[in-house]
Amino acid sequence: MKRSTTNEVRAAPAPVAGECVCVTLRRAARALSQVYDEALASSGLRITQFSLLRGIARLEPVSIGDLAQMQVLDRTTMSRNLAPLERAGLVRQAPGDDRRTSQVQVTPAGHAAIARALPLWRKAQRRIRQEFGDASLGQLRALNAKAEALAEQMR
Amino acid sequence: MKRSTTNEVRAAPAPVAGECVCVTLRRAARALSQVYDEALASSGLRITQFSLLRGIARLEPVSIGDLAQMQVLDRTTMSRNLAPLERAGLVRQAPGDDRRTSQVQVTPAGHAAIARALPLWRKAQRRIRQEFGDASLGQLRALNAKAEALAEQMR
DNA sequence: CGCAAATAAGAGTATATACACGTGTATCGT
DNA sequence: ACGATACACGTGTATATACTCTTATTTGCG
Repeated sequence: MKRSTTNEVRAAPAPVAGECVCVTLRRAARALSQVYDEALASSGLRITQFSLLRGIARLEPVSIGDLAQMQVLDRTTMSRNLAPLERAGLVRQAPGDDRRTSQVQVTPAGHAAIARALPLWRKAQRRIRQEFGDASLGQLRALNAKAEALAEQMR
Repeated sequence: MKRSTTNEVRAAPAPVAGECVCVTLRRAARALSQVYDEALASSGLRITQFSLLRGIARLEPVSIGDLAQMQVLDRTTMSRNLAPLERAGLVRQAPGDDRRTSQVQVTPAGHAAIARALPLWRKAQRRIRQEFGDASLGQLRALNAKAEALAEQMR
């Protein structure tokens, strides 16, 4: 509903053949993130935060490293991504038995936030699934798997 | 070749049915960006910078707003993305006739950087095209178009 | 002409992402 | 038991992204 800081937004450019696959993928991710963020706006969560919160709820108590694995994210990125959730009181960290680790848990407020956001997410997800279609989503999953496999080869 | 700050990286998790489309798309974008970044590493450019630099070369002299349009990026994001290129001496800004605008140009060093990076990009692009296949890439473009259309509806 | 509305951009703030480096803790081999 | 190694995490730095607010300019209207 807002967007683009005062200046007007015009129509998207015509698709250029031979475009960089990576750039197209990044653009799509940006656009779709805005759609989901907008859908979740009234919950106070972004799609990244919502999915992270849900992931924690599924595994809690869970270490930061394991969370990073779950999301295929760098460990340090996961640390940073936890910070806003923690500041908002939605998650909590406590030292684990292995005192190198930090066990992350969802607080009651965090569970409430999930409950508040879930129907909003479901609605957006339903809409996107219909809009894109199962074939397209299947291709997306396959593409994601291949991209992750290629990225992993480098590590 | 590096990656994940000391801690080990394990295998990717099993695909979960009913996964968030947006999260999958973001993951794929992260992974593929790493593949392209790695391919371009010796050029000193990241894929984002390379594609921006090429875009400027195609349109120069060009305003920041027009560049933002081209990449379907927020205007302020484009301003920030120009900063590293400018600091590296690859692009230059000069006031336009309309003195509200800033006309961006590629410097000789910038053109040299493009020339250096182009074969690396082509190689990565070829590889990805083969790996993913034309059908998958067609679906990706269609998905991108739909996502952008949905995002635009909100603006 | 003069001023209000529109436009282009910068600065401030915040999140998302990753790499290099450093620190504390566990483990394992001898 | 001890020391080398592996491991989990935090911090510093940098890029990518977007929103809000502010400023400088242009344009359009009366």
